[in-house]
Amino acid sequence: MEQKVTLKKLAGLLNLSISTVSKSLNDSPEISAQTRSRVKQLALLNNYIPNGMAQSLKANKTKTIGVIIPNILPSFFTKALYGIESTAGKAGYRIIICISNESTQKEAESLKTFLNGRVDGIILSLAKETQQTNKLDHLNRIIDYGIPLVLFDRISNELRCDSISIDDHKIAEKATDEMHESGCRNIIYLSTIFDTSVDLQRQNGYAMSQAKHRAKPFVLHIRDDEAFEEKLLPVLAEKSVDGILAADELSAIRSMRAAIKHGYKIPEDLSVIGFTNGFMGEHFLPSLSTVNQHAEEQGKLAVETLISRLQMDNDKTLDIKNNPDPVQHILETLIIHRESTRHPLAGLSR
Amino acid sequence: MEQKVTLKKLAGLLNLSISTVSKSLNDSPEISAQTRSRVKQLALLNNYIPNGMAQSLKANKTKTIGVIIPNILPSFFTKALYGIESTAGKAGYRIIICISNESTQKEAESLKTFLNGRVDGIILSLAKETQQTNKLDHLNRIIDYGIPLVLFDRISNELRCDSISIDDHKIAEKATDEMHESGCRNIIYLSTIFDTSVDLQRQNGYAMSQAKHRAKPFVLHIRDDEAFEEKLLPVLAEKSVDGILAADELSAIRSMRAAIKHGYKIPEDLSVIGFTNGFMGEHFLPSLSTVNQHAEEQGKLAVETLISRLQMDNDKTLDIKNNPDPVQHILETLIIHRESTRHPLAGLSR
DNA sequence: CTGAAAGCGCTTACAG
DNA sequence: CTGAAAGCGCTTACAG
Repeated sequence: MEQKVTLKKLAGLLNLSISTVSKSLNDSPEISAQTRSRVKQLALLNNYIPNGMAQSLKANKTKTIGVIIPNILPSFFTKALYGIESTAGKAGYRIIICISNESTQKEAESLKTFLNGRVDGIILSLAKETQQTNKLDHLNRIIDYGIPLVLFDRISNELRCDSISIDDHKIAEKATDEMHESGCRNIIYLSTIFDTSVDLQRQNGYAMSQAKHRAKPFVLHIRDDEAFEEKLLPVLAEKSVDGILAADELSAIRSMRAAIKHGYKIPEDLSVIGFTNGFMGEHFLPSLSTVNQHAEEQGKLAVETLISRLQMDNDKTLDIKNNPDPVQHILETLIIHRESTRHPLAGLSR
Repeated sequence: MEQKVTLKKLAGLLNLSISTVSKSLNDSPEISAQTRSRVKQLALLNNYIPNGMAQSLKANKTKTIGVIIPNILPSFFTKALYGIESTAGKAGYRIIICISNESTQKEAESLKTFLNGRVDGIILSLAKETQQTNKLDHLNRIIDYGIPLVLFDRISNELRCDSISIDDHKIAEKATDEMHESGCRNIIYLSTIFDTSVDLQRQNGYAMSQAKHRAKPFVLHIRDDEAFEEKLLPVLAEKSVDGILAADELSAIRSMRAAIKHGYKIPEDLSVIGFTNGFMGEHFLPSLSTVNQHAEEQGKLAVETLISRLQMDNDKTLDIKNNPDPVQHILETLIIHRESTRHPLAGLSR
């Protein structure tokens, strides 16, 4: 490990002042073209790399975004993260990621470490616990503190900040409508992520469609620690279920798996629609009809929204108060029709 | 957004010097207990949060780890990332992540941004292109520069740094052996990640087992841009294939899907063993027998290895040269027997 | 026990 | 066109 090369060292080598070297490297017109190129050449030769910490300290910005997601394993979040990383990268931002594991405390801790000036802004999807308890103090603190915050997917209207989401209510209603129209009579709503905002929206959309079709809604919640099949199968039998709207990809797949193992034919006996468009649903047999949650797109938009907010902050350094109001981006979304439903109404299948 | 509170501001409020405030906050025994508590109280009251940038600049360490993975979507990397994040978090480290998208150039660029002093060390799994071309300059530069580097899964023996992996050769041989022992006669090796180190090892292990059983090896490579089924099905027919060792989870699943759709019974007509232990294989019908790649564990070990290396660097500030030699961690691994193979030899099934 | 000073590596008004 | 100086927010020898 050689001694790190700094401006000071270059200056010594060149018999110039640190200021001149710095300005040259930053292509300041103050400095003669000749000096500039002399400096740059030596810098290159010595593999000079500016110290980002020092630059950030001076500029009071870090060009990094803090990202907090509740869980990295579901493909929705994996894909969202991918969208975030690539969009941020292209804009010259790095991302620091924390996983809250659905815990408010971990969420608050991560947020706290972001307060020390290592990030310019924050992108977050709320932990399940946070949505259940609606404890938002730690988030309001961030907002008060003045660090731009963008929520995605699991959002809260009580927080005064930008947000990105899909219209879960509407698309769930549409998905349920479609199952009705394809002949399903007994459609249930199945969720393992209950008490999240998205779950509630989807459930309401489902209920709306059920009402419209004069069908009683039936909601089945299965906790992670419960035996999935043992909970699901009796319901399928007792309710003569012929349609399932599943709030997440994994439970859609597990439903199909359980049903098929017990003699159901999909989609003849049972239609299934899930959420998220991941590999698992795409490659299952039968492949899963699913709501496209636009994971990557949500991530991308979250970054763009955040960055434009950061630029606003730059412009009007002082009169903070007239920052434009928070924007709520709601993405249009579609159902991807595959093999787990009958009569695809739209053309798309695979 | 209120004015940020700094040591200077606290000092002003308390009528003390900045030094004293700093020392108090750091619980220096130099300072009287009374002053210390007075300072801390006020700091708390004012929500003082030390500026991490300034601290890092001073200490010349950032408590953050740079992570580069080739692709975030395969569950192996998702899980590895999870292991990295949680282990790092517990040890008080943050992680900055970059995705190389299997490209050497992107890998090199990301590495370069890590050189600016924002990370203390780096964890990386090599891009496919990097392994294909064996261009390692950008990595050697990091090593020369003195930033600790730990490779995992896709590693290279030509790089003088710590590494974490499983014994791909041995476990692939074992998986093939098991298929032979369960009665398979025509086992092929299928890969979509060819030219990676892990692929080569697995292929060699497979070939070894084939030789042992006096069977001709047959290797099928399918590129991402090729039609999977069209490439696979003729081979299955022509070679009377009754066993597939698939180098990754997705191609194992796609094989099963294609085979089942075309009338094969699994595992009666065709046994399949994959790599990685992800949701997709676990929940497919039939569930996939698979090599446990210990993704999370690899991530965890990578962090631990890196951190212990960082601590060494701390201790002997100067005599760098006698840093202990790189360590190669090779994790013991097992095959998880599920429904896609016959006669599970070990007990485990689900 | 407290404080003045130097310094981490930069940038940028301000002089000359 | 070049440089001395101040400052970003901290920590830590060193004086007193």
